[in-house]
Amino acid sequence: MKIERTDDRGTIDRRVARTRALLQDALIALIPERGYASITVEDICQKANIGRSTFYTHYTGKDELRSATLEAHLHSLSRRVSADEKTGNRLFEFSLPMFEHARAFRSLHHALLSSSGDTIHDQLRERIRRAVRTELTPKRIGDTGVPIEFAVQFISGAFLAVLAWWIAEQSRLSPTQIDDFFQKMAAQGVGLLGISSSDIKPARR
Amino acid sequence: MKIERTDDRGTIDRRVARTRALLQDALIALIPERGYASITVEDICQKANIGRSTFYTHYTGKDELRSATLEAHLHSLSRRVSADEKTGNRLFEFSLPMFEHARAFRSLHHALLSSSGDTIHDQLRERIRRAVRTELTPKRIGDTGVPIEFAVQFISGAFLAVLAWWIAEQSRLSPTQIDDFFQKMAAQGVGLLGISSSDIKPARR
DNA sequence: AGCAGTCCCGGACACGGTGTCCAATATGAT
DNA sequence: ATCATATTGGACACCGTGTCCGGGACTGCT
Repeated sequence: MKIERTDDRGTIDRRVARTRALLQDALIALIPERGYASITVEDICQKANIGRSTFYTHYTGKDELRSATLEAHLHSLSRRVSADEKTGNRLFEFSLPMFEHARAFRSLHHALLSSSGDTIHDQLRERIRRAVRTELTPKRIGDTGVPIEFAVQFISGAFLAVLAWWIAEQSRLSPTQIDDFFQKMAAQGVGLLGISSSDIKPARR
Repeated sequence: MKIERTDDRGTIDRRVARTRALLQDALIALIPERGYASITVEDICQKANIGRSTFYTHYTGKDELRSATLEAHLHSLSRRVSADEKTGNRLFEFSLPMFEHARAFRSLHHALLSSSGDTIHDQLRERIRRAVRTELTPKRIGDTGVPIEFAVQFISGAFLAVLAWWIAEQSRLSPTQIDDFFQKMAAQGVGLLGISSSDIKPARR
């Protein structure tokens, strides 16, 4: 099923690595230009100077290339996160490294987040959800009746939206600033903004 | 550009209305079965018992049909929201009507939210963002430095994620319950869950 | 340097979906 | 009943996909 193309010792042929890198770069470069949907395999190959038949020996199609690209960078990111000390005394530790990575690979994130194709968003979203869930689960829940999964969806949805916005808007704020805002708002909600709780009234009926 | 097909007095031919309704229903019915991406115009027409050439007299393609479907229901929803009293003393008034509508038209929302094609999510998201923005803008902002637009992205992202999750998960909770959770968490963040603020520490470095 | 194994190329092919056109027919509006 | 307009199905060219193959180029190993 999966194309690995490694030899007995797990090393990868230089040509293979070169080809894949070229294809991934070409896709990332193309997405901002024309939008993911309208890009064809032909386009990618032309940009990458790769034969179309070669493309299909590596990927089954456009979607798999996109997915593999995301996966590759997510992997390098997770190495980066676990390299940092996991203190465990701070909420949402994935946040800052993610923002930093997003800034470092801005064009990549911009390309992937803006083009919300069927699978790609789910792929990223599931990763984020997992991270949030593991951070939230061990915490004690009060008597509010809010299900854990609700909170997980709430926080991860907010995170992704903020990330996409920050990346799209030229990222004028620094990663630490964005992280700071996110942490505070995740912890305190709009109450943080100084909106008095008297604004919050029970719904009609 | 836009196909209107209304007569001088603005009335719509019954045949047109019938055809469009059939096509929209067919699409909604088809999405859960096979996923939006793999559906062809031919499929839709077959399900709707409509000639393929007729399809193209109404819509330029699959995407426009999907977009028009969303727009139509969003329109009926907004009529519903404005019918309710706009008290203005409650945050995020769009929330409850939206949850109620989502439950009433569950299959529709499920179909549209799950298949996050390129444009559809943006379309819905922009609507939500607008609603949040108008509610947040007039409020006073404290000295936290959090930009309004950040808060808008945060809240609308959280809302959409929660909505999609709730719809996908059989909607076991009632609209009022979900709305209640959303309102509380939007107002107070995870602090609501009884997570002590001592868990929130400044980031390393 | 030489060899074997692997990869890349490019051209060809069948296939399926798209979007457009038209003349014939059916159906709603008045 | 008559007219205007919608629908129909079939035909058409076009484009992107996915697959195959033989010739040539490159890599890794000795």
